[in-house]
Amino acid sequence: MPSKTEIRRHDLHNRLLDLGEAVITTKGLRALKARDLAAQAGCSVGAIYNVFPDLHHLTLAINGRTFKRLSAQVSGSVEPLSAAPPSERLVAMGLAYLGFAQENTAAWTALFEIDMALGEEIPGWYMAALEALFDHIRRPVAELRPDLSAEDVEFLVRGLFSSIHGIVWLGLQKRISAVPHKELSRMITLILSEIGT
Amino acid sequence: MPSKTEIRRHDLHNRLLDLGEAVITTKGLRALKARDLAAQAGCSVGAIYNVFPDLHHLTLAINGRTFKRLSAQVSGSVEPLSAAPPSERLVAMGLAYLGFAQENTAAWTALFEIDMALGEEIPGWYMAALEALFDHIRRPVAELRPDLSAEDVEFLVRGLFSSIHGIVWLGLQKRISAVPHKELSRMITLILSEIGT
DNA sequence: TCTCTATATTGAACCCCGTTCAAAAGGAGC
DNA sequence: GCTCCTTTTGAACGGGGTTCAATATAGAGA
Repeated sequence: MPSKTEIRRHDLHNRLLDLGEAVITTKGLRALKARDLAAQAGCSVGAIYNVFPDLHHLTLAINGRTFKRLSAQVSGSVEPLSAAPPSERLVAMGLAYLGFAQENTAAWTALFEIDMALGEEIPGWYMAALEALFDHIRRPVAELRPDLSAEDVEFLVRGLFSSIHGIVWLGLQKRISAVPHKELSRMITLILSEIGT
Repeated sequence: MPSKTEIRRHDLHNRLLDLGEAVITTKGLRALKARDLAAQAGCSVGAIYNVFPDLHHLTLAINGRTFKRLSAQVSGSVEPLSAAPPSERLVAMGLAYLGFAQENTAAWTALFEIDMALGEEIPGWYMAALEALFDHIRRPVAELRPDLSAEDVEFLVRGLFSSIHGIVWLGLQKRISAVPHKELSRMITLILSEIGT
């Protein structure tokens, strides 16, 4: 049976997650400020530190939510195509990743901008979330390239994910000047079409 | 004829560039502090702002130097191979990029970590430096894929650069756990070998 | 060489931010 | 209601980029 204190802490935990997620989703990681958060949540600055060890862990938790949404969207795009040829499924995965990143640029950017060096402990679910994405690449690649060793399939899978990620990342960065969706999807399609043809 | 003031400013400009470059090269972008820099350069904090509008512009100038070194290293690796088959030159370019990034991780990371959104003005040479790298990809790709339209060659070129970049970036990030050189070069080789075969 | 004034340099101070911790408030058992 | 222990609070700390009134200096003219 939860005590009053436990309920209050639990409520605040969720409130901070929701408010923080809204900030990161709309304004990006660097817009998340302890004082703003406290003001919005109607609590003191110190209260944040009763519920999370620091802002880093709050952003980690928010990134967890973002990863869930990303996984769901990619799975939702790829799974209906289970009967389609592998090359088509591969391209679908890449375009789904691009789509999520474009529709959720700030939150998606936060997934990779967060400074893991500071936190030291890389949460296991971070890697697990990436692995789940790899699965959507591994299956079509294994079908397309039966000639490759299991090890090389793995390298190709990770290389392809990194390729898709790199195209999207550089394409969405303001610093390199944003690239239109049509061009990015063409790049992804071209690269992924080279596999096993 | 330069006045005493001009000479002093010019000297300080170079000294700050050298000291800043040393910091970014060894400790990374986030280790660059105005007060430390002033102490090392033997000047006041304010003096930095007589020579650069802000630290952002100092890091831009340092990134300029890094880009020069990167270009030189990639060109130096690819140009001796001008007689080699295009696929070999393509792989050589990718591995040269990986090599530079691994030997100069902190400085190379700073090229892409710098916040362009804040500075607004993306220097023209930033894009030009990337274009120079694209050239080393464009030539072999054009030879390997004469079937593609000029436009698609361009998309494939940019896509391939982004792919190489993505593999190196994710591979060198501590956040995703660093990947050994051998594995990264295998990924790059596998991806680039898919082109035009 | 010695003013004198315009220009350049300085660094304490300002503001922002994450985080802390002594003090105040709140909860639970009697 | 009283006591004791736990939780919450928010002013204060430390660190960082940037500013600007005060100080120092350069260079021209006497």
